Amino acid sequence: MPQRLDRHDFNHSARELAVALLGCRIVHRVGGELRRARIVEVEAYADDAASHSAGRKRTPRNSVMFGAPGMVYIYLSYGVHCCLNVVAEPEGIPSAVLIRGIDEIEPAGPHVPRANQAAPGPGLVCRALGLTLADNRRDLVGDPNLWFEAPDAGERSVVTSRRIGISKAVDLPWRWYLQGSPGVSKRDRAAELAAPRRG
DNA sequence: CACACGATGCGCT
DNA sequence: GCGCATCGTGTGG
Repeated sequence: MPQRLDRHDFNHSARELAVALLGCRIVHRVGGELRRARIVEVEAYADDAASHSAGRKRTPRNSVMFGAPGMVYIYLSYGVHCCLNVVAEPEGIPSAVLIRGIDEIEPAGPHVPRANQAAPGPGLVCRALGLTLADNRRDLVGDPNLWFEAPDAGERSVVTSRRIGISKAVDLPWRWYLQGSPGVSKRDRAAELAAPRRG
C-alpha cells in the first residue's frame, strides 16, 4: 500500500525535497481516469537569481511559492506550456521544486507524449498529467484528486547536474535525475560518471 | 497602458 | 542547430 506524502514530507529545503521526490508517484484524477507516473527529473528553485521568487520579492504570480509546503505552483512558459512545481520550505519562505520529467505513465492514451510512456520535459509532464494553469495553488495535502506517493524501495542512481533553460545562476548544480530513465529531458554524461547509488 | 520576455517543445535545415 | 508559436506576467511610463 503506497504511502501518500503529507505536509511534513514537503517541509524541507527545495534541494532536499527535490531529491526526495525522485521516484515518487504523481497521481491525478482527470475526468474518470486516474493518471499515475513516476518522478524522474527535478530542479530546485529557492533564493537564487533564476527563481521566480528571486530576492524573496512577492508578486501575484509567485505568491503561492510563499505558501504551505506541498502546494502546487503551475506557471505558463512561453505562452504555450504549463510547468508543475511543488512548494517547499515552511510557509513564508519562497521556494519550489520543478518537476521536469516523468516515466511509467499510466494508463496509456493520447495524453502520453512518448511511446515509452515517458514525458521528458516540464511542459510534457503537465500535458501527460492533464494539469493546466487552472490547477495552480492546489494542495497535494488533502486534495482527493491530486497527490504524491512515496517511492518504491530499491536502489537507483541519482545524477546531480546543472539546471536547464535558464540564463541566471547557471552554475548551481540544482537538477537531479534518475540515471537511465526515458523521462529525463537532457542527460549530463560527465555527471553520470560520478553518480552515486541510493536506495 | 504598452511592451519585452520567458524554469519549452517542435519542426525544419 | 535554429526559428518560432503564443500569452501571462512584471515593469516602466
